[in-house]
Amino acid sequence: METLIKKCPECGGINLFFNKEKGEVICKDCGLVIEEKMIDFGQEWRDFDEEGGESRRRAGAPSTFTKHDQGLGTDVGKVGDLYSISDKKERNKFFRLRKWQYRISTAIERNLKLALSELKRVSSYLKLPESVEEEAARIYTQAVQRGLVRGRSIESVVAASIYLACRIHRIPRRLDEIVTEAKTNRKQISQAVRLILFQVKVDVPLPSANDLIPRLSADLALKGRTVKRATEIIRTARKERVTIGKDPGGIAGAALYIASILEEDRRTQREIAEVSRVTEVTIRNRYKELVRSLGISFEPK
DNA sequence: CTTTAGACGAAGTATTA
DNA sequence: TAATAATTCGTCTAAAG
Repeated sequence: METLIKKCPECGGINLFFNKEKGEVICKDCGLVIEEKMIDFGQEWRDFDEEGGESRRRAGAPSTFTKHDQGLGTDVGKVGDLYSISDKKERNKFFRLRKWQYRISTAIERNLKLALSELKRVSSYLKLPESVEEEAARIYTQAVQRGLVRGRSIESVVAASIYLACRIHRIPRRLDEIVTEAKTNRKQISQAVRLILFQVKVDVPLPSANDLIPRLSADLALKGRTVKRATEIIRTARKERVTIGKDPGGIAGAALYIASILEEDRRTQREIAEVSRVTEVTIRNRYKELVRSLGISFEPK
């Protein structure tokens, strides 16, 4: 699915991944898109602002998420069809319905236009790959259609959409990183995250320690074997169910610590704690826990 | 002097009543 | 809203290297 290619021109990281589905080469360390749009299966979000009128409906939610009664593209009959209805009252009723639908959908589109420019702004600051930006736009659209933005700031829902999109695409971005770019506070954003998680779609993978490994190990300049070892440790740890409810950063850091000792590529707890954004204490607790529950022996010192 | 281990309470979070 | 349970953090002490 994902294959290693070369070096990142931006940060020099070696963790480049080719995402066939999106046709992109992404640096997992800094999130930079090196090559993009080799193939494009995505929805046409990019030209949203330039396009007008009916043609926008092309950019509706992908069919997998679309419910026939909730999409923007739902019409109350065509104008031509209405004239074939003989009853005058019935006909007027349909016209009224069309009118309402027009009002609702233009309101949504106005909101969307505003939101998407904010989305573009934030995601470019964060150097997020386009696939994530598109995902965020999809999520936001769903949120608007379900009226989740009412009573909330557009910015907070946009930020939440971006955060969730990052998680879906397994690109490690902490909520704080998004908070610094967004124009709202953390509380509002996490509220919106919860709301979307609950109301909109649910296919958001839990944050996994494995996703952090590339970024962290690049910062630590670890050997390939060490990285691989750490990945294996996390895999078995997850199988043993000892990772649930724990900070992924702590798990990832602990796995890297163990791996670095096992592969004679040693780093101190302090070094690892720094890049993992957890404290040495947490690294210690997690790694003790892992050693115990996975039965890892510590001969080579 | 540096790294690691472990204990304690404080602080923020999620769940429940 | 308040109480609870689990988790991480900061700090301190101590041992090992």
